[in-house]
Amino acid sequence: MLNSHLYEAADGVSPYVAGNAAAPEMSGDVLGDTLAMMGSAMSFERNEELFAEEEPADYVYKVVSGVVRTCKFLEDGRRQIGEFHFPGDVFGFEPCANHTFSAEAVTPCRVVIVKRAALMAAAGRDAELGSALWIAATRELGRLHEHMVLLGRKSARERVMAFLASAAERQCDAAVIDIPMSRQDIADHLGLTIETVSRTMTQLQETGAISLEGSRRVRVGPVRLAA
Amino acid sequence: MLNSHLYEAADGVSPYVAGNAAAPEMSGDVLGDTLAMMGSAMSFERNEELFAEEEPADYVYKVVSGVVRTCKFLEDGRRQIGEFHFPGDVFGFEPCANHTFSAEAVTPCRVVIVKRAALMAAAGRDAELGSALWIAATRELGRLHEHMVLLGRKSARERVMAFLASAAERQCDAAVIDIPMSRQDIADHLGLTIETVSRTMTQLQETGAISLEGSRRVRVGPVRLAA
DNA sequence: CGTACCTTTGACATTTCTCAAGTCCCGTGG
DNA sequence: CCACGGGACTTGAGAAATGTCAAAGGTACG
Repeated sequence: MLNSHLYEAADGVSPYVAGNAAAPEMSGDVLGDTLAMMGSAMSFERNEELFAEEEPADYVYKVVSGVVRTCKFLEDGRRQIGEFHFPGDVFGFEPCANHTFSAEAVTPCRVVIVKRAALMAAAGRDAELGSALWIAATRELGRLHEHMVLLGRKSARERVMAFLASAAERQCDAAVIDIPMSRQDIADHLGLTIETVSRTMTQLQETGAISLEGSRRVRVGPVRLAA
Repeated sequence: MLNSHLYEAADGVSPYVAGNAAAPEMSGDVLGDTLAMMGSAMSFERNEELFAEEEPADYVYKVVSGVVRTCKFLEDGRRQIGEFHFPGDVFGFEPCANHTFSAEAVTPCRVVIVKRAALMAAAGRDAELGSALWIAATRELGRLHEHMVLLGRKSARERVMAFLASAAERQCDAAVIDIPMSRQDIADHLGLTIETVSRTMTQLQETGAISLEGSRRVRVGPVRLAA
């Protein structure tokens, strides 16, 4: 899998700033550490389902390596990818007993899972953990708000540029960034079609904003990606 | 203001199921009750700003009467309304020191505000309150996920129908529902233009799905709004 | 080396947006 | 009570962006 090793590396330094990906020792990341301590590890193949919508939401997940997408489907198959989760990210927060979205592996991945009830109980005892959970949830609220602006009000070009910019940011603003997901995944995240994503990337290249080095690798040229 | 009394009435029974709107006594709604007890009341005129993006996020808000919109703006003025908040709704959750979105009064409204630090401290002491906060935040996550599907994947017609359906649901599925916000607000919530919202409503009326009784009042006809 | 899947490109259709008038409604003032 | 003014809403015509359908290229893997 082209470049996918970048998302599998658990023992090296992750290219992502997502923080503390797979560190088993204490690292100041209370939530991540707690999950690592309390949780059990699981592995999933590419496109394998971590959990489905409507399934009991008994666990909270933390990505150790690889990339996970969370999605919602309409009856006719239309799909919206809410977020891509990278090493260090925690997801699976639900208010009720069942999941309201599904999660699938974008690349082969490893996650740790923790019983939701146990985590909530621990958060009740440990204020620091409770606060870390709260911050994780409200951060996600902020990301979703931002993404709603993108979906509701931005052009295809702006969406793709925002996507590339966030990918670049996660990769410490490297000159060449790595796109672990398919065009279809990108399209379903940005509310576009696969053809529009492809054409837009080609246009961005033509205008010199980026340079495609294979379909899953992009050089963000001397011209920086504007907001 | 046409029908706006419905959103101002604090002493009568609210037409919304949002729950416990302005009840000053204990009602089983731990979060709402705590806010009512700890908070101070404030009133705002139509279109008045409750808080702006970037402003310090020192308070959490609960709507007592009226309707509030939360929005984000792009530099060129494009606006995305994240949510409309009705009596009983709590909003203003932020992970950091400053607001990442603004809030404005759609109708004249009253809210109670509580110091965020005090609320968080209380949540640390009272597990039930902490849990209520957690549920409120994760519920909102669910609503935003649902709205992202709408923004990313639904047609104008589906968006407007979903909007009307949710308005109807909040009004206990009354036959005639009341729309407190302008077409522009609806458009900015649904990721459409004001003209498309207007045309779509006209079309829904022509196909018999709804019947417009003035622009801020809609009869959801014998034909029910489908999902 | 061939197959299967993913991506790109092309031509055309469709939806939604933009710009520009109208129309309606409601409060104000004569 | 009626005329007036202004904002909100609706409607129309044409433009633009994006989607759809179809086919051709690429690339990885067996």
